[in-house]
Amino acid sequence: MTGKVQEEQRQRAPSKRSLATRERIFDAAEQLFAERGFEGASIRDIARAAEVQGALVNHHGGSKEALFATVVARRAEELSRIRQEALAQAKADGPLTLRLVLSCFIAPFIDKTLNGGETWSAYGRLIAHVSSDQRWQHIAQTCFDPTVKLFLEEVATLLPETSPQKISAHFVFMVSAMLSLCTSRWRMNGLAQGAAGRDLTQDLTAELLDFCEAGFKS
Amino acid sequence: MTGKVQEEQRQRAPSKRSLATRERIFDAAEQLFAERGFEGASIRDIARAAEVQGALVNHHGGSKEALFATVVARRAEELSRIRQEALAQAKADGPLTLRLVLSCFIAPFIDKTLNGGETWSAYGRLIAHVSSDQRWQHIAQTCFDPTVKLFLEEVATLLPETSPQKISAHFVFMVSAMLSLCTSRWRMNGLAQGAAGRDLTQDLTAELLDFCEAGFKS
DNA sequence: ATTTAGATTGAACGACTGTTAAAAATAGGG
DNA sequence: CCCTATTTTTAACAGTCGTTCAATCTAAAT
Repeated sequence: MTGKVQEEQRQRAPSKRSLATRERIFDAAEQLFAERGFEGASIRDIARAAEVQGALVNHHGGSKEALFATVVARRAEELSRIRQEALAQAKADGPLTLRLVLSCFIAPFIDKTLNGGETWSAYGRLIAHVSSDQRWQHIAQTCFDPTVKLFLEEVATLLPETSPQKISAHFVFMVSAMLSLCTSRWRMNGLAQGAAGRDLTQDLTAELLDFCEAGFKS
Repeated sequence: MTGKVQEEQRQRAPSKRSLATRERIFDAAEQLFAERGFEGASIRDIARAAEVQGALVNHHGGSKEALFATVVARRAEELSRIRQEALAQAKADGPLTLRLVLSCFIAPFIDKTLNGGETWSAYGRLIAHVSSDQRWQHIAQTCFDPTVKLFLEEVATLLPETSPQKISAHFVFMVSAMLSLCTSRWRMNGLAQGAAGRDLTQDLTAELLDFCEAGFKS
């Protein structure tokens, strides 16, 4: 709520150690916020996981709400950059297709959250919280909506007959389905268990793209 | 975790007043769990909303976890019944189509959560928590998976070429998109705002059905 | 090497947490 | 109406919560 009105000037560069500690705290916060939600993860839990004293979490992250927002924003910039670069590359390579546009949005996210290490995996579940809780609306708006709107415009160009409302709704459907790969894999496995057949965790990206491309074209 | 091994026999019927209080407590718990999640809603918050003393919440609901499970299960039975009746009716009316099967699953939920009063609206968001948090896996399994598996079988019959794994994944995509209508309408509106066009909150059910039917057929 | 900004610790604050026990009020069954 | 099972209140328990403050330690800048 209360962003720093005026960033106080530092008189010294932060030490390597303090920067490492800072990242350790943010990693721990990311993990615990993702697993247990905002109120489910306590500052002391986070401090314990980061192997620091509780007060240090407030020192580096400010209030708990500010810490949450910082942790979400930390990787959002990289994610947005990758997505926009993929879109620019696709545009440069040739005429856009709907599937290509959707892929530029989905593939970077899935690649990171499913194959990008434990912290990115936690980040995926963290974003799911932001996406389904109106209390974090301002975070979603600042961190993700600018990039989303870029993709919405591309989709609108490719589907000129479809109203913006419909496209927005379909896009939220797609984001929800995408995030379900981070939050609800246990559900998929539980529902499919006992049924013979190969595991398709490998091509879940293609699966999701098939589903959403067809959905948008409906 | 610890279900009552042996339901102690009552020696008197519960009074009308106590039953009403019980429902008021469950309604308040439903509302607050939906809004703030499990740890975000305190027993005292719930008691205040239900206009009772805190200890009474434990008296009627048991532990906080048991209360949560009870509140989820309370409407799950009715929802499952409506869904299964709709499916049976559709089967009786004529040959099933994919869209018809999906509609029997989606339409009852949307009708209730979007037009079924404030408590059902909260229930939709509550289920979204259960669906995205592995900690509530046992609740999802007991309350919803039996009915889901019934629908999965119908879909598998209509799509004999598609593997059970794929169908399960698509079904989870669909459920996620469905729940996004309870949790993320603010996101849809925010992304569509500024764009001209009629509001389509009326036919969101049809919108969702179009999207998912096409997705399943991909 | 010295200075001192910044990082880290340890302890404490008041408020709130879930839960329990006993007392008091209510109302079903006779 | 009477008895008492059940509901409801009141009070308290032992912890945990987010946050703050002063003291101590570390290391950047000179």
